[in-house]
Formats: sequence, structure tokens, C-alpha cells
Amino acid sequence: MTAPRAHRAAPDHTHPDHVPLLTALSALADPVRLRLVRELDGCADWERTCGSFDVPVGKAALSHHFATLRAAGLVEQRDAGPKRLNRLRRAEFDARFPGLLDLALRPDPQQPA
Amino acid sequence: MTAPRAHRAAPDHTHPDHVPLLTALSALADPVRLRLVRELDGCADWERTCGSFDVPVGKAALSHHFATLRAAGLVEQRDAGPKRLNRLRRAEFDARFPGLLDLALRPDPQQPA
DNA sequence: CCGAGTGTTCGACCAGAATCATACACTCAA
DNA sequence: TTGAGTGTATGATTCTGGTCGAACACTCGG
Repeated sequence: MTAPRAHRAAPDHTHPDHVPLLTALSALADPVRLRLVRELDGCADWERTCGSFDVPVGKAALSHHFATLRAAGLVEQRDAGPKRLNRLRRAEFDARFPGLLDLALRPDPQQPA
Repeated sequence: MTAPRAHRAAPDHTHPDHVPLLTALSALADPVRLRLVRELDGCADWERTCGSFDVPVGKAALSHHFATLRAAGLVEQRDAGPKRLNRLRRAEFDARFPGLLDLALRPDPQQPA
């Protein structure tokens, strides 16, 4: 009857509405996180697990980056078994910071990477 | 006849078009620089000298912040006697990063400062 | 009840950025 | 030519943030 009880602590999210501008800018001003956001943008919601991203850092750092993205209101996470699925908060984040996400996702002419 | 020769090295600028996205975001993701940009926005071009800004840092740090802003294509400087006048590169920067400057200048509901 | 897979937490380390105090360079006016 | 005003450069210090390795927690399938 009841939904499956969560034995694992749910990740703490911050809604974009409550995110300071400096936090949002800092979150995006990192090459690894920018790459995560961009890669996430190419996929459907709840499609990607944390470990499925092609970034040159270890598990620990990756986990930390996702925590930063959650705190900045950029990413939402949901537990699915042992994995954790991700979703880019496009609409909410864009409502709080109009145009910023578009800017981050647009290919950068000055960044050949 | 000739224009007054520059005895002082002219500050090195970077046009917004040549600024990587990460550089622009990092430049704005700092409380002091954000304040400089905002304060500069309230004034006419070439109106403010470097020392005329109300920020809680010493001269050296302030000079460094202006160098960062120049490198990010956000600010242009011109020598005027012993002083150095500043101008916010609104149009050029907005053309390169549409909406970003507006976002930085908009009052932040989550930042009571 | 294990064991593999996934992600987090902890501690430490390191690189880069921000800051300061000091010294320096330049410009203008007296 | 001197002095006040303005900004930069240098070196040292401090602090923040990104990173890793290892240990831990949780889930699911055998």
C-alpha cells in the first residue's frame, strides 16, 4: 500500500527561487559542472545516473559536484534502487535566472573543448 | 600636433567576443566584482575613477579586480591624467553573452546585501 | 546472506584566488 | 622640482574549492 519507504537519506535540494545569484554563477563557473549540465541537457529527464557522465574526475569529486548543482537549483535527483537519477531543472531555473541556462548550454566559440 | 604621448602603459583589454564563457562567469561570480559592475552601471561612461567605488578591499585588491574585469571584457579603462576612468561595456558584452549582464545587474531577491 | 554495483562521507592534500602591506611609477598642480 | 593624489607591481599570507583515496551506506540479484 504505502510507497516503498526510503532507507536512504533523500538528497537535499534547493529550489532555484531560493538560490542567490552568486551561487548560480559559481555553480556554472566550473568546467566539470558545466559539462555535466550540458550533457544532461541532451537527455530526457531521469534518464542519466550520476556515474554515466564522461568527466575526468573520481567518484568523490563527482558526488561533490552534483551536490553543488543541487544546491544551485540546477539539478534534481531521485533515487532508483542503488542508482540516483538526474534531471535538469530547465523551466524552474530559467524562471529564476532568465537566459542563464541558455547561455550555459550554447556552444562557446572561445572554448574549443 | 601629436596627441599627448602615453608615458604610462595602457591597460590591456580583452574584447568580449574573445572571452570564454567560463571567464565571464568567473568574473561575475565574485561579490566585490559584482558590486563594481553594478555600481558602474548606475553611472555614465568614463565618469568613475577606480578609487571612487565603495568596496571593502584595499587598493591592491581593487586594482586586481579591475584587471579581471578588463580580461573578462566587462570594463574598459582610459587614462585621464593620474586617474583612470571606467566604462561598462554594456553593448559589446551583451552581444557576446545575451542576458548575462541584465541578470547580474538585476537586484537579487535572495541577496539582501 | 553474501557480493557486486552505486553513490556518499571523511580526511588530507594541493592549486588557485583573494587579500594585504609595501614599494614603485606616473601625472598634475603648486 | 617637489609633493599630493592615483593606480600598479611585488611578495607573503590566508582562504576557498577541487581533488583523491579509502572507508562507509545502501540496494538489488544471486
